[in-house]
Amino acid sequence: MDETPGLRERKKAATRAALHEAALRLAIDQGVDGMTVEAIADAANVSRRTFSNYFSGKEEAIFHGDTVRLRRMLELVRAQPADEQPWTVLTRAALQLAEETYLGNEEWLSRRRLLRGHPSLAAHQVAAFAVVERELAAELAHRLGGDDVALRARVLAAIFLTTMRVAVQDSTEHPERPLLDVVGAALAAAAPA
Amino acid sequence: MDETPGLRERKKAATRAALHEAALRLAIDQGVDGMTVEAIADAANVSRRTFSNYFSGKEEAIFHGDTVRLRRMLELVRAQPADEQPWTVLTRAALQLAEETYLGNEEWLSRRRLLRGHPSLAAHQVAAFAVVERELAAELAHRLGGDDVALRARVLAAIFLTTMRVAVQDSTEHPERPLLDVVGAALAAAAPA
DNA sequence: ACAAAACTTGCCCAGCAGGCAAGTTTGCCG
DNA sequence: CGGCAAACTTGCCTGCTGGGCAAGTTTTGT
Repeated sequence: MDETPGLRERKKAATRAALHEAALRLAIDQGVDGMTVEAIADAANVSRRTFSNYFSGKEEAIFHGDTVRLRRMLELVRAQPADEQPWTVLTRAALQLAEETYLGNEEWLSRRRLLRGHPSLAAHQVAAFAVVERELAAELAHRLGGDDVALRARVLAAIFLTTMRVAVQDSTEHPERPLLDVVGAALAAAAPA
Repeated sequence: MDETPGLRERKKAATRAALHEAALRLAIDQGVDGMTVEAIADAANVSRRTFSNYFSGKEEAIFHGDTVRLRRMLELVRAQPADEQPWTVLTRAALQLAEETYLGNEEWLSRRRLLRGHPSLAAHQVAAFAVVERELAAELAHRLGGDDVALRARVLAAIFLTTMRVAVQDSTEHPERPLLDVVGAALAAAAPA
């Protein structure tokens, strides 16, 4: 694979990340409704119009982190052997991701906590998780046999993603419990027959 | 219980229903982006400002039907004996609701099909389903024993709702297969261990 | 009958998404 | 290296949107 995806791509990624960072920071200390898109763009040294080229709204910018992590999760799933049980594959990917996320960014959960409870955010987070649903389902379909593969793959993908979401949400509400623990318990409760 | 919930409440329900109807109809033949909130309000003989008193946006108006059905589902769950297995309770409620919905409104699926594929709608539908998640979790918590009741109840509620959503979405994409059939298969694939 | 509470409406405003076109940066190939 | 094409940024602009406010209307309880 290409080590450097080209200057253009690197710049885009940097801008996107800067906007995400700014959105998160401003949301935390001015409130989601209290901040304007213009403020986010300014904080990232970019025009308001450019913000719109990257995200379709402030909430999308806020949850860009989740989007990235979910794509990473897709990779982790794809990287696993084709002959494993699907739920095993998903569980491994989830636990590894939880570990990476937590190690790479210890303050992650605490920053999230500051955003908790805002009504419209929950809806957007749910949407962020749903975006990868079809891709994950396609990947799982390869790993399933029997009847109704398409439907069963989709159900499995949806269940898994929703479980991850609940685990993360629950984790922000119970800071004392380690993330890995919550993810593990949630996955155990969700495991299909 | 009160047979007539009062004139005021009846009028409100009628207005809400009229707005929902209008939103659905206009969305189908002008496209979701092609219609304005004002047009919906006009079609329901109500001011644009009043629309905002009922719904926070057009998508919410479009999915009001789903919201109503999900509340009905909560009732169906609550009405069942407390000593049943939670997943059995949910399955029964889902199948009964699918039947009611289909019988009461045969054109339901075909109307939905006309809206399929619009990107932003999917997100709002997911959100509509997530709204009742906490209420359903609270109801299920009563019916669970063991450790971690709160988390497990939440996971169960989320899994169930997401499965229903997938069943409905899949159904709009495969019109030839009976709704009950799809719901049944989806629930079977989702049943926890 | 009448007062309080709830609802509707018009008016208003700041914020927002996204089309368009001119200017700038990057990628690519001879 | 030169230079063209594609991609990206920016400013400008427009119509739509959510929601605060206050005046007018309808429903309710007594």
